[in-house]
Amino acid sequence: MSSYDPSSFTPFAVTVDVVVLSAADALSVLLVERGIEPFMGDLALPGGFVLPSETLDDAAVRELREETSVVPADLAGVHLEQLATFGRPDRDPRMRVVSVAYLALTAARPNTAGASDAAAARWVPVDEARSTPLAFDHLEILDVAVERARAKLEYTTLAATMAGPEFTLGELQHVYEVTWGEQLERANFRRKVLSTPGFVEATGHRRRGRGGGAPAATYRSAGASMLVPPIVRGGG
Amino acid sequence: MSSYDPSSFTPFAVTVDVVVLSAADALSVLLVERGIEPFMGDLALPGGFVLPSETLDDAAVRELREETSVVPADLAGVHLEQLATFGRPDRDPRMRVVSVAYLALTAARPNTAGASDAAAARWVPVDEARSTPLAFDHLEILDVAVERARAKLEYTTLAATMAGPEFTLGELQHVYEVTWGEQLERANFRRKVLSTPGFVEATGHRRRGRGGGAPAATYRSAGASMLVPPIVRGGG
DNA sequence: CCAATAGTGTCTATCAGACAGTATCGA
DNA sequence: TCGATACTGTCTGATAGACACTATTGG
Repeated sequence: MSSYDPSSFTPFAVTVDVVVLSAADALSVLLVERGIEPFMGDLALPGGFVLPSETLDDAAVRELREETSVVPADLAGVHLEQLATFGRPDRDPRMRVVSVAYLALTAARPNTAGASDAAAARWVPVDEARSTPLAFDHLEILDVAVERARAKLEYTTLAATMAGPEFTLGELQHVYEVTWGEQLERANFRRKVLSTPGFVEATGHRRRGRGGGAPAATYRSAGASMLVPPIVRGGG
Repeated sequence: MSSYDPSSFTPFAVTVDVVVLSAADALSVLLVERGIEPFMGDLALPGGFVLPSETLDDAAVRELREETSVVPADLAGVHLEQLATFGRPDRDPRMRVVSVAYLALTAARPNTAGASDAAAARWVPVDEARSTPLAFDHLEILDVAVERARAKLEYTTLAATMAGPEFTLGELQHVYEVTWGEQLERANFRRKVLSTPGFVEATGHRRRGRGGGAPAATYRSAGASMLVPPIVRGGG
């Protein structure tokens, strides 16, 4: 039984990389431009080394704060969860690096260019990001993140998080449509959302939604985090 | 932008731990007894250090082979997937260890005591394992694994993997009931399974199932891996 | 015969998809 | 008035839950 034999310890570098997704006009990911080799000049996921005394979750939060002025420092309105771990021996040409990837979902926010010492993080539509060179295996990480996000919208209320603190049902539907790349029946979507206890609650306000038309009632997240039964893709 | 600055590299140990689950009379997990400190004598998940030149998946497969004579060497009929990564700074008292946990699902197999140099891995009912001291944070890993397995039975055909190469519908239902801890309606279960394309296909044979009664037709896995629509827990 | 499982059929409530129709806004 | 969105209502097909009933084995 060789397990946990201290003499066989092999040193690794451990990093966290965060895939921050939001749904504006298009599903978008927050990327930074690498300033050093390897992959200097390429776009990359925000991330960095885990410090000796912090948890993996703490490292993800810290990297988001340091590299991302788009996300608020207290992470209010941001969902963060561990995604998967990537550790191919050759994924970093310099050394053996294992990266714990995180998925963050947040409401769309404007790009804040040149924010202090934070890297110039900016939103890039996922379709565009997938056709540009990304550093390391970040394309693979992005793909896993997008699929996880798509799946999670089905059975959780995270779409409300991505729609912001106050949203119309049209905006909430838009989050689903942009994330799934698929149109939904408006009337059925309304019925489903409004009949699911704890998904949304009315604010009592009205406001213009997306484009011209009548003002729509606004809603906010209610307490629930899971959707039973789920809202299904592929529509049937 | 501090990310990926080689000078800030902090060495970690990286391990894999594998949660092997099977559904016999009870949902059970494969555990080994630790032979060294810390936690010597306690039960632990099979696992060990990732070697310098292997992938994380390869490490998980290797540890299963080395430590587990219960699982066949070629992993035929075994489903293996990455589960989550655990990295609390104090999870190993000796050093900073990040563990990539894997989930394996397989058909129930008899314990093979004292198998060569392999550790004495043995099946322990999950309920029992959760009330015994497990090494490190392996109880937390086990809980995450069980919840993942329960969820996966809903929307994948992995129950067929856990039922073995040839099974009756009663045995397949038993896999669900033991994993979920919940009774299912037999007639509805049959209808659902048989009407899902690609889930199971008849072998043409008959055999006694669980306990006395008429011989039942046996089935094997068909091609599908996803169940749409899923078989839902909570029943109703 | 009895216990236990295998297998079939049916009724019904629920619900998602489809779609029609009205209401309300800005231009 | 027109375009666009907001909102309501209805029909229907699919399906899951509940349950009754018969069939086949071992003891």
